[in-house]
Amino acid sequence: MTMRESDLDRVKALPLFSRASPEVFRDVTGGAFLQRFPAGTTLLMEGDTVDFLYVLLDGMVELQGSWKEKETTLALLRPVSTFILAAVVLDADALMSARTLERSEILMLSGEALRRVMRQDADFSFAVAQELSGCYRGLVRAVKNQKLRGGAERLANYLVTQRIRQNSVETIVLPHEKRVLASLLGMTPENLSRAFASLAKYGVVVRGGEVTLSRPEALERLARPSPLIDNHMPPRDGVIGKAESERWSSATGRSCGYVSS
Amino acid sequence: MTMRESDLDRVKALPLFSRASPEVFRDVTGGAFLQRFPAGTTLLMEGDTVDFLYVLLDGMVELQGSWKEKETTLALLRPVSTFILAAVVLDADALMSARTLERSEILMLSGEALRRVMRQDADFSFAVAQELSGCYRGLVRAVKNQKLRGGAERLANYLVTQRIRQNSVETIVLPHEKRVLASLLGMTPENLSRAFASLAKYGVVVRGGEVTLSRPEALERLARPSPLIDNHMPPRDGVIGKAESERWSSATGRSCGYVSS
DNA sequence: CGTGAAGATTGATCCTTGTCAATTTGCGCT
DNA sequence: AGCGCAAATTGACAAGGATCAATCTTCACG
Repeated sequence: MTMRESDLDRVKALPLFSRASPEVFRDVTGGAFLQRFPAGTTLLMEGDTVDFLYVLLDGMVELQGSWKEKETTLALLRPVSTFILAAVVLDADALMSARTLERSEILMLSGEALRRVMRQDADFSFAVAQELSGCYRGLVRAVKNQKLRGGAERLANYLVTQRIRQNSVETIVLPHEKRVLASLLGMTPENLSRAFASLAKYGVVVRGGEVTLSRPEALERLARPSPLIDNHMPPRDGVIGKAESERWSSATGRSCGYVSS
Repeated sequence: MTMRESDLDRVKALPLFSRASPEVFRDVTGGAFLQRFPAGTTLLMEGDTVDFLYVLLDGMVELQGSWKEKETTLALLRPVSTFILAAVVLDADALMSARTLERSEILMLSGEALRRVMRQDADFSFAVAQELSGCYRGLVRAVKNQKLRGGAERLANYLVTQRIRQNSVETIVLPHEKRVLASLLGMTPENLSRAFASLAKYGVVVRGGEVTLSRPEALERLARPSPLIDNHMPPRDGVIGKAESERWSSATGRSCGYVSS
């Protein structure tokens, strides 16, 4: 419930708030509260009305959709990310469920306060619009990925993306269970296993949660990544400074609903 | 190039502008120009930088994405709709191509002017954010539709939605070629044919572009539509008055990127 | 250190979807 | 009316993905 100073700093560093005036920031975070949840907690069910904008400060959350006893993962979030912003802006009910995959720290901002400040402050409203635009584009990528590529191709591109985000190391670490990854990629766990096996001839070796990509060129030739589908975001804390990274950040950066962690 | 008064009225009626002050509206539409395009014109290729916000006033346009000689339809738009709003807000390049399916009238608004006004007018910025939120939610629905349902189920739900939008008549008319519908639903034309055939036992009879739905209850039992996936927007011109329809409109209404016309 | 439960893998089989080829239908045009 | 082209349909086949069952691995916990 009580909030560390450093937590507020990290929220302030979000693209959403980084350009906000101190007053705006105070008004939006005023009635906010921080909560800790164990792994596997459902924060929100699809169809629920949404009263808060959520900000993931630590841990990991999964956004999922369901229909007829089937479930699918729409996005996996890690800190620092906001989620269900669109529902908050429209004061509408949620289209996806949210649950923690690990023990998580989540900041909850009053949706009503957020909308009030938006109507008063054009810069803040603009920042929200930019954030939403980034989320929208993330989903456009997701739809293209799903409709245009087959399972093995989606996995190959996932691996290529992860490699870049993990500083192009040879052995990457899968940031979540394979079952979750399968759901994110739109396939069954069984098929994910087989897809991994089929990538063996491109130098992909799986041992537990570690995946070694010898021959990344070969993998990339198969994956054929496209900047119009895959968001090869540069590694986080390297502070890829200045305006350039700002552009990245506001266009595609740390934020709500993204496919591939 | 020259613009009728009635055209401006229709633009003004968009959720994006309906609450805008006369000055804001003048500033945004100031340098705008109206253009007529024949059917099959590519307005924008994915990857192009986007300088204008497009407003479809008449005709029909298709938004599509491509990868490796494959193409897929992401949305079909009819008047009055805006498109590529997200790219304009971020001043980024387009993630989808846009082409006319029929002879179309399109209004082009300066993206630079739009961003400038957004930074000055909180209400307008808020309206843009609402619009983007609606677009975002449309795409969430699209992803769920694609990942959770099989081909025949997607078609069944498409038909159920169309029936409602066409005032629940018994015989609906498909608003576009079947090949385009197939691409929108994420299948091949051949499979669309077979999917139609498989729905025969639920009272679906196809003759050309007309589809008769005897036994809509049976079809609906199969389709199992969900408000969290399918946007059963009420018929347009009935003027489903006042605040109620405003809610609909701002939450889900006439706007950019939507699955199913 | 074993032991149990959950996750991961593998194989066999079935269903769905894509592909290719051959017609057939529909429709604009002269 | 009839010609011609594009779209739609149909069938045969192949590929991709789902499902079920059995086995193996991993890892937390007693």
